[in-house]
Amino acid sequence: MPNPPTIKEIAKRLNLAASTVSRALHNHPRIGLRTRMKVQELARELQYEPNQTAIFFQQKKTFTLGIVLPELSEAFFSAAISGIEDAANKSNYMVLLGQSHDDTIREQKIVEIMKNHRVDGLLVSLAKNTVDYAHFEMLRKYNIPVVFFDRIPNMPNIHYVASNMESGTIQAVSLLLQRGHRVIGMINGPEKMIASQQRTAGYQKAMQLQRLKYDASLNVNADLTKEGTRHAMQQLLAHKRKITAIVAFNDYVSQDAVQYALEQGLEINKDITFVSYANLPLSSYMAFPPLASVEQYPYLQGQRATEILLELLSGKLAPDQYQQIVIDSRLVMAPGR
Amino acid sequence: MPNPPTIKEIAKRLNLAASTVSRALHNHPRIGLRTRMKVQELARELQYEPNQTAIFFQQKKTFTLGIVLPELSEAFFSAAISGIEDAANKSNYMVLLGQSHDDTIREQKIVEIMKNHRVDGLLVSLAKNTVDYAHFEMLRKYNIPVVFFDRIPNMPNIHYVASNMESGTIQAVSLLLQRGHRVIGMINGPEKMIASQQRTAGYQKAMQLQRLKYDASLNVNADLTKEGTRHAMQQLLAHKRKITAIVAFNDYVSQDAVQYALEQGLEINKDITFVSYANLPLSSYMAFPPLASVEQYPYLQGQRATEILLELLSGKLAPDQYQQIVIDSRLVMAPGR
DNA sequence: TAAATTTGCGCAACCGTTTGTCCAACTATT
DNA sequence: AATAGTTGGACAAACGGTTGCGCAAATTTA
Repeated sequence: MPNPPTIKEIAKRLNLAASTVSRALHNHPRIGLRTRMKVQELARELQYEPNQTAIFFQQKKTFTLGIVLPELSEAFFSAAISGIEDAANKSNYMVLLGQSHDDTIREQKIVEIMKNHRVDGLLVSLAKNTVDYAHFEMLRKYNIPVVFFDRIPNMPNIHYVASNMESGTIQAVSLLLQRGHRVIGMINGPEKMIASQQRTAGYQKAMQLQRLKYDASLNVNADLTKEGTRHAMQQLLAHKRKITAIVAFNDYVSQDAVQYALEQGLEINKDITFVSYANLPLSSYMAFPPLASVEQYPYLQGQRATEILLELLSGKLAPDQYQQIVIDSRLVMAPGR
Repeated sequence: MPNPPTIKEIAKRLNLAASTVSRALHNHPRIGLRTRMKVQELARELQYEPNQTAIFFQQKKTFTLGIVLPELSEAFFSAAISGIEDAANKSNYMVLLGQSHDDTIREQKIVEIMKNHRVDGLLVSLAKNTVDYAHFEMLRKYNIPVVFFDRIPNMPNIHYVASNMESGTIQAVSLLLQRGHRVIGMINGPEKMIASQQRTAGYQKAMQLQRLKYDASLNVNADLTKEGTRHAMQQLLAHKRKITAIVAFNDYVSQDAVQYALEQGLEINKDITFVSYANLPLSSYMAFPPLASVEQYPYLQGQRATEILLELLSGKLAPDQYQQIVIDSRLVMAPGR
């Protein structure tokens, strides 16, 4: 078989018009039962498969979703993409992939290429330094809907799905309080990050719930590097009040902090207890996993974002019904604790 | 702008034929410089972008590569896909994604959908229980080239890129021997897996190189579950010869084994030393990382596989010049060891 | 200056499918 | 039996771009 059979082929063999064959294959009521059967039988026999590229062209639709995100190999994103792919497949959409490597230029280029490939819609998690959103604004002109997830732009009138760190943080700090910890340190991220602010807010609210005083000196900002974490630990361990528990910005930070604590001769879960935020799918594989982790549900985020995009595409959702979904993070106990 | 400008638009505005515009945009020499300039200027002005779906249809080519693999969220695959995506983008190809979740039925379905989407070629890493290759044989009829990577089928006349665990294992065992270890345990995978056999072969050859005797009872097969690993550890630690080092099947197994050893009161890197195979990008974040890891270069595998596929597509490589690339694994020391 | 080339562009077909419209042949109504 | 209504299918255009061929005008060659 040099080239696959076409509708015209079938039409010729049965002395029918191409249009008739097309309708017969779609069970159009205007086509008689007899011819319908004949057509479908021959189609099966020839293993006819519609040429999707022709259909895409004709329908101006590709049943393809573009995904733009910083880095595939980060656990968070690969989980998210997994959710996206599953949701898309359920509706027979395919998924076109592009990673920005956290570079705005690459991000713009990918968006451009995807636009030319005529993806029906886009799912985007921003490169960390993207501040100019022209390449996304441009998509409006082409009526290509975009749903952002996790890393969302500071921009009005957009659809997005993101997680709120506050709720999980409240739970985390509350857990520690409940277990008797009174002096709780927090290794937070850069001050300007929304995610850091949410963690701080969560910490404060948890204290407030127990009518305890929030001590800002226990909450230190770090830069998420190993050195930054060690420095923060040093600061916390030197605090005039004796810290017995630490909320770490994420599992990477947590591990660095644990290591430092071990070096200082502290016993984990006895002298000092850690709670973290799950970036990794394998905290269960760590030698000293945190007592509990705040889960951000990347798979779910991807899935919800995709569902919204699909509803936008099917018309179930009007383009200006802006969906802004915030998924609450939640504390998850380490197995066996 | 309801719909993007087309070639016909430009033609009409300039009183030219569509064919002339098309050629002008492609810098066809038969078109005069003056008209060429005029066309290109107007095109720029209107922000003309060729409709790729039309081109795909016309050229019977989509500049799209399909990727089928078991699980995106596994570190190995997300690194591989990263390599694939980078290589593809370099040649202006896009990447269409599908995960089988290690289910053969899903794998077949994905291949079918990708065929209908007219991907130009496929990159595949098999679901672990796929034994029937009909869905791949079928692709030959449609002249859709396939390059397998990592998990390759047992099938003649295919292109593939895979890694050989033997070389890295030789290096791993040799390192331990050189450091004075004489009784080295191995927690291997299921006996029937090629990857397990390669590890065994590597172990044997390393011993042979030092004219030492290989003791099969030190090499135990496990099923890669946590329980299996604990059982294997139990077996090894009860060995009549005192084991001072262990080669673990992968980082997951390694962590479970470390945990068991700690429970038994052993001191890591003193009483017992571990060497592993890197599945995780973060052994540096483990509290007790292995002394060294055998690297399998997933990014490189993905990249090489993609390059081969692209050469196949560009005709640089004939379809029957079967490429069977084996990338040697290599021992990498943990930082600071 | 006539013939031969070259230059510059238009015409038309084509890729495979869908869909609006038209038409012939039946069938039913009175 | 003449008219109206229904049924089943054909025709053709359209989606946007590419490409082989033809043809006139401009240029070169003899």
